[in-house]
Amino acid sequence: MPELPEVETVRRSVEPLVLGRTIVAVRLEQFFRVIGDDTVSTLSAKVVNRSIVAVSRRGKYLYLLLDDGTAIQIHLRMTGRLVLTPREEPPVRFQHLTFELDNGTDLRFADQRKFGRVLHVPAVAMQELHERLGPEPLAQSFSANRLAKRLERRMGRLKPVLLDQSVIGGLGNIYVDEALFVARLHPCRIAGELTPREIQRLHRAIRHVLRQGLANNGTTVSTFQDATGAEGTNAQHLRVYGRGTIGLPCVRCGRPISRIVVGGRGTHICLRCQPEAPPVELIGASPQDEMIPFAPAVLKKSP
DNA sequence: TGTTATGTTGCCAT
DNA sequence: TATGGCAACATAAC
Repeated sequence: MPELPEVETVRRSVEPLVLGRTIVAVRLEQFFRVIGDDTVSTLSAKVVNRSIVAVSRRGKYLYLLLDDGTAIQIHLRMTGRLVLTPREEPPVRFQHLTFELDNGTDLRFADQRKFGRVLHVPAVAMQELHERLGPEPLAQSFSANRLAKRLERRMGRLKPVLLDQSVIGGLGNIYVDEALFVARLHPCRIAGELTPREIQRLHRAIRHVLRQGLANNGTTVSTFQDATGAEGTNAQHLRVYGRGTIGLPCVRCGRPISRIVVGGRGTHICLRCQPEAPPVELIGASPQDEMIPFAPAVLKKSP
């Protein structure tokens, strides 16, 4: 669920509904550890009567910035959800924490698998996180050159390296599979052994699949919704993710997509379009350099 | 009914 | 330091 496009979709849906609002109460419901080492009283002491001055995102982390310079840091992990509803609405399933706002609405955090966290943090913690995470892949400053530097001398396989949040901030399992397919790279290639041309393809592919996910309000595989309950529509545009399990045809060559395990993660690839061996170095352009076209991702539905 | 997989990250061992 | 494996948890699907 929540990779960069999904978290950004949540941010955009939350922001207009909480900006300028003041937190008037905190309620802790099912899973107490959702707020880390705080208790409901220590957390309340820090956030009640504070107002929300901004909603920001870094990688897959969300921040509600408060008027005293501190912040509420939210990570959705696998199944976390933010829900904004009128106070009188009954609790949603797996609801663990509620911030009551001064206009009669609740900002609620729900999480089926209890991996997500909502932590009150000082400004310095935000700074530390910012320094620990890799660059934002959609930022203008994220160039192919910058990507090349991040991959330089890495001896691990490409997919786990791209999932490492200290290499790039915000990529997860779905968008890595999608980007590797578009760039025609096998997930088991050694990250530090890509040619400059391959890095350029990968850079374009990463930005393309993330932008597309964002344009479709995220990928809803099973549970993802934004804060208003809307689901993303990007699932219908996925090229490989989820298609390997049932061997659906590659949108490019028609061969069945395969599902393998790389770094303990389910991985979806086209064995023909994403060759395992690095290309023979050639002078000038070669068919190997072709990127899989962005457009024909959606297969025609059979009548 | 038991086994396996699931979008993430942090901790531990090598 | 870099890399790989697994646990944290609840549920659905096979």
